[in-house]
Amino acid sequence: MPEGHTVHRLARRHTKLLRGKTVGVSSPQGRFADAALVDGQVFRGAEAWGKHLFHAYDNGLFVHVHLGIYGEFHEREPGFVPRDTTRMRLTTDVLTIDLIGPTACEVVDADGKAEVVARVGPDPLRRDADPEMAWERLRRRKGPIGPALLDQKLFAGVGNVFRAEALFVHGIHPETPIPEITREQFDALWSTLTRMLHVGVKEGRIMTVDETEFGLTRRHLNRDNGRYVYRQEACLRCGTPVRRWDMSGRWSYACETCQPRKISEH
DNA sequence: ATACCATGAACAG
DNA sequence: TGTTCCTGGTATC
Repeated sequence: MPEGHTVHRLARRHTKLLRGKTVGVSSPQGRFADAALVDGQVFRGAEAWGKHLFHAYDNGLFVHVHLGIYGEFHEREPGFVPRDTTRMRLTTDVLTIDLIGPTACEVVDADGKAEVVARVGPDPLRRDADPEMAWERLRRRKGPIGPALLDQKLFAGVGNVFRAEALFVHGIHPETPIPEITREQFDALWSTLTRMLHVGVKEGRIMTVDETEFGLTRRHLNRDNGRYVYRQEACLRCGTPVRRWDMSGRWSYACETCQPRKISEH
């Protein structure tokens, strides 16, 4: 399930498996006819920008993939019969990788890649990320902070889970108007998102809860109890029922005890 | 067999 | 703001 950490893991994995190898690229489903443009080329490496993945080939072309909500890569045994939904298949002598259900799977040249990269903003997982750009863009945005955290021009790679959990960690209500967000709160959010994304890359799953807060060990945290508010019935910290509501077409989650709408006047 | 749901985003108006 | 697309697992009839 893809937020930015998943895509960065894939970039790392695909580079490890395929770099320097001649790769067969095909589209069993038939909806990626441009596969022929890179079929049989040497794989140069993979790179992630937020939720966007690029496969670089020796002829200067790239395959740009965006997984959307449903997209997945599967490593298969050689000879595995592809599902009829397999958009792209990569094959070497010893390896088969299938791509299912992406929002985007297209061949681009260097200019096309640059266009995509220009559409996304700073990615906390990248060393070259510039949080000042995110801060400036946030200042110019109107509306509440919640939807801003899903804006890929501000926080590339952040999705709904990281949004809900990071806002919780800093006690910020998702409906807080952007002008009320202080520089200190922005810095804290950026820092926390960066940490959560890195943990996600390392662990291969989203882990947002500080287990020491509850005297738990990491293995006690699972899908059901391992989040503060995202898809929780009750707040993991205080037990208040979690409020879930639609914000600009996406579910938003908050504990309105731990994330009060207004900071109390000391 | 059908409905619903999900860690996303482009596009129309 | 609403609509559409992408897929597959689970729930429901």
